[in-house]
Parts: sequence; structure tokens; C-alpha cells
Amino acid sequence: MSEHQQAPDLERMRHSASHVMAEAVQEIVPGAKLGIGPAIDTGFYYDFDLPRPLTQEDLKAIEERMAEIIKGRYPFQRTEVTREEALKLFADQPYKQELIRELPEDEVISVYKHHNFMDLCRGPHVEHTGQVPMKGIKLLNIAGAYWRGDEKRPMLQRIYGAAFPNRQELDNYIHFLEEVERRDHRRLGQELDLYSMHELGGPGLVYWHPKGALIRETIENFWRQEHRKRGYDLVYTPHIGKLDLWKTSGHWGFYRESMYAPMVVDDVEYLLKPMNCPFHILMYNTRTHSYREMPMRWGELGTVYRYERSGVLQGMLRVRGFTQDDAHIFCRPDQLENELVSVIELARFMLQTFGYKEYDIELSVRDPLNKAKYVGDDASWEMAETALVNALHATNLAYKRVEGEAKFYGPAIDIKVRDALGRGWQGPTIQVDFNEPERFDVNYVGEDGQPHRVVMVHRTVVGSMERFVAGLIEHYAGAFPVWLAPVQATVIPIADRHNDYAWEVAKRLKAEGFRVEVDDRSERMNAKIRDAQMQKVPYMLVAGDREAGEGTLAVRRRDGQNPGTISVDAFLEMLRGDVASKVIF
RNA sequence: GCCACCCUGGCUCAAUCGGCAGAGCAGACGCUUCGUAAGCGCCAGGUUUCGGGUUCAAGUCCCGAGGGUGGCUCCA
Repeated sequence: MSEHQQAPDLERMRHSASHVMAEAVQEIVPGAKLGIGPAIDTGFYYDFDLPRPLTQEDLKAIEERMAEIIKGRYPFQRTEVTREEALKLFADQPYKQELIRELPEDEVISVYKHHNFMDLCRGPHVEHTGQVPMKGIKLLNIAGAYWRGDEKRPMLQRIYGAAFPNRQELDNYIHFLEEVERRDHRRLGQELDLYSMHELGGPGLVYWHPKGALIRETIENFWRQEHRKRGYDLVYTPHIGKLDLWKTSGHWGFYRESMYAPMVVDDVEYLLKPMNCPFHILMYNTRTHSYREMPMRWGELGTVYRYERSGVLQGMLRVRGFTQDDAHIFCRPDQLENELVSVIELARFMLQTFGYKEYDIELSVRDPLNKAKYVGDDASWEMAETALVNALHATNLAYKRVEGEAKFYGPAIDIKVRDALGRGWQGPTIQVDFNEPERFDVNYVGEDGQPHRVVMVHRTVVGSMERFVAGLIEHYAGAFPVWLAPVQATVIPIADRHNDYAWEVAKRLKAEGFRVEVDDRSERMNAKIRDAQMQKVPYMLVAGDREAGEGTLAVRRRDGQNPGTISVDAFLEMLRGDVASKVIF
């Protein structure tokens, strides 16, 4: 599943498969104009400009035709051609013409031909179409894709195909896709009654149901506790601010497309906040600060609103209103590196607690070709980047430098976490900002009695509550560890005569602060177990004649590792241990 | 926003060619009192997302809007 490790011959086979598919498409939909068709992580795709939309049935026909082409064992033949020859060969292929014209002067231009299909292509390819294993190939879906990824250019139709060396590996991949679907936070969010969204309420706006809210509250409490431990103070700020504030901060100039239109209050324009930083700066500037106070760390679970284009919204992962676990650190330049290091350590601690064992670290810097998208001068950007690099070196972490990923006000360390399925998620982000302190004239008084410019660090460790919880739902497949589970145990009386005992036990557990339910419906025990199991409750506590008689519980754990029949006290001890250790099962 | 597809009780889905909107689950009620993943019966639940149109007749065909899904572009 990783692009870094794609074997050269696997990539070659996938690319050849895309050519085979392109031939099939050209036969089935006459007049197809070819875009590009590369190999990707799990297979390949090819983009076409077609006179009609493709349908699901087309995919079937294309697959069948591919099988025939593969059976033909047609050799792939490479030919080198001059630019003029190439233009002539692809006279009726406008997209290929564009590609040819843009090839550098000294580039060797090659075309690959198999059977009746020829494509402009650098190669390499397999020897003949028979080396493409049809049993390892499945066309998956049809999607729109802009020509060359540019939304101002025509939209082509893209066919994605999975391609693996054999049937077994393809099946594994299909199972992976099914597992992804099984864990989908939108499905589980509904089944487990965690959250909803409403057509009438507006897209991209999340309603946290009691169980989802409980998970969030638990995470937030943990977050507050860990931040206080590390010298953070917590603050609250408003949800709207005057337009002038956002002009001063630079958001109006550089972030406007993500902000909601101003609302007018008493003839003055206000904006819904897309970020918390300017508010924290206003608070900082309410008085002078001494170098002795530095660093000051202000955290806020701040709810922000950002306009996101309708097509990008996705469950709780991509929404229009969300709560960031934001914090801003105001510090002296000499403190910056230490602060960055401790933020990185905090971030790693949090990730580890939630069971994210692997992550990739990226250093996000400006797009050097498009500096107009960012505020501030080169010198500050370089200073900021150097500080981040030094912090990464100090923590001994490997990272990748990614151009064009910086925020508009400064470079960042972005941590991408890997979940239980190996998929990457946006995790913590740490940004150095020399610009807003400049714009808001943010100072401290130095040892020399003179004002000095503050350096600001913006950082989140979980990102946003919405995205983080969505990630956790999928990471845990809905089976939250005991400390987070909205219902930690369900007491299951076998018959109605055990209800009193069940409630008595539940009362004791609740008195200790645990989240316990009693299923006293007039149902069979089997049905109650099934329901609790499907709600992914960690512990089911069966209470029948024997248990009621001796003050015990028959404990069933949702993962099948059953502790057996134990006393209520012993179970209490077990729960306390699970919560304290935050154990994941 | 763009391309394609989708929208039928709370949920998951049926409804032949345009011809009386139906089932399972969930819910209410009743029976059952049961030992580790669904006990039985009965009842209720619908302006087929919304607004127009075509037709003797629209869940079904056409137009528009809203919402969603998969991508593209963009992001916590």
C-alpha cells in the first residue's frame, strides 16, 4: 500500500495495464481522447475525454475486452520518434499534442504500441500484454478529474483500476477496501449513535449526540489536564471579530476565500473566526510583558468556521465548523527551539496514548514559485524554517521537506499519523509565526528595558475534535478503549428476577464514576449480549441466580477474552486499571 | 465549485414496461423468564427529499433546487 516501495516490475505491469485498458476504452467508446494513464499505489488509472459519460456497465465491457487483449499476448513495441513525427502520430489527440509540445528540447520522445493501440509514453512496459495478470485486475470506479489537475481546464473521465500480481493479492486489497468501509466513521457514527448532520441544519455542521459528546468530553478533559501539567494556561475567546481585526492579521488578504461573508452589526462588519490566533494576540497585548514571563502558553479549544467547497465535505473529517485544540506560545527567540521540542514531545505523547504508533513527519515550507500567497519577508521565513529544522534534529526525528504546504503566515511541522489500517491522517501541526507578531506589534520588555519582538508558535496536537474523533472511530473500528467508551459496561440480568441485583451492581459502579447501563428489557440474555456486542460495549456483565446469590458477575469482554465470574469488587478494580492505563483492546 | 452517480417509514432495502407503495430491523403493546451474538405474536409508522412539468395515470419519464456518495481541485 506504500508508494515508496513499489517494485519496478509491479509498476511496469500496472502501467501496461493502463495501456491495455485505454485500448479497450477506445474500442468501446469511439472518439475517445486520451489524457494520461499512470501507475499508482494500488494499480493504475487513465483519463479520457469521451463523447458520453461512462457507466458501470461500461466498466464490465471494458474489463472483458481487456481480458481478450491480454490473451492475445501482443508485444509492447517501443519506437523513438522526432517531435514532428510524434505530433503527426497523435494528430487527433489534442491532449497528447499538448504534452508533446511541452517536452523539453533534448528529450527523447518515445511511443509504445501494442496490438492496435499506440501511446506517447516514456515506458518501460512489460514484454507483451500476456504479462498483465487479468486475475489481479479489477476496474473500480469512474471519477471526474481535471486535465492536468487544473480546475480551469476540461474535466476528463478517469477510470481507476486495482492491479496486483495475482488473484490473491487483489483479493487482499478488496478485503482492505471492505474493511475501510466497515470502519467508516459515517456508518459507525450512525450505528453507535455518536453524531449526525442535517440537511435542514446545513452541510458540514456536526451535531454531537450524547455518546459522541461523551467521547469528546473525555478527550478534552484529558487534553486540559495534560496541558496544565506542561505549563499551559487555558483561555476562551469570542466567535466573531471585527473585519478590521482580520485585515490587521492578514487573514482578510490571504485567507478570505475560506471565510464567511461579513455580517453587519451596528453598521460595522464582523467576521466569523476561521482561526483563534488574532484573539489570543489581542489578549496578550492588553498589558506589557516582561522577558521573565516568557514563554506564555495559551491554549483554547476554539471553535472556528471555515468555508469549504461543497464537494470536499466528508462526514466529520472535513466540515465547515470545528473545534481546534489550539494553543499559541509567545516566547523569546532564544526559547523557541526548546518550546518546539516540548510541543513535539507533547504531540508524540498524545498520539501514543490513543494508540497511534507510527507517524510520518513533514516539514511544510513555502512554494518557492508562488511567494505572493504568503505574508512576510524571506528572512523571517528562513528564520522560522531553521528553528523548526533545529527542533526536529534535537528530537532525532526523520522528516520529509514538502514545498507549498506551509500556512500563509509561516512554515510548519505537520505530523501524519498512521491508523490501524496503515492509512495516513493529518495529525498535530506546529507552526512558527514571525509575521503576526509584526503586524500586531507583539512585544515583551527585555533585560535591557527595551521592547523586543515576540516569536509566536501556533500548534494543535489533535487537530480538531471532529477530525480526531472521526479518525479514532476508524482506528478503533468503533470499539473505543474503556477510558473513552461512552458505555463502559452493560449489566445483563438473565431473567426479570435479577433486575434488582443488576441495578444494585450498576449503582455501585456508577457511584465510582463509571458509565454503566442495565439492559432490563424482557428479552433473552442472548439478545442482550448481541445488542451490547454490536454497540461495542467493552464489558458485558451477566447476572443470574448464581451471581446474585454470591455477589459476583459473569464478565464477558467484547473481544472474547473473558475474565470469567468475579466479585463486583474485583470487577471494579479491573475497570479502574483499564481507565488508569488507558489500555486498548 | 467541477464530473458522474444516488435520495422510498427511524435504519437497511423491495416495488416487472409508467398501472393499488411493500418487507426486515428498530419502536409501542402483549405473551415468554430464558446462562454468553437475534424467543413468539400483534399494532403503529409514507405528501416516495423539495418545487415545477409530461401523461388517463409518475416512486418510476423531463426540468430546476437541496442533500449525499466516489473522484478532481483545496484543507484541521
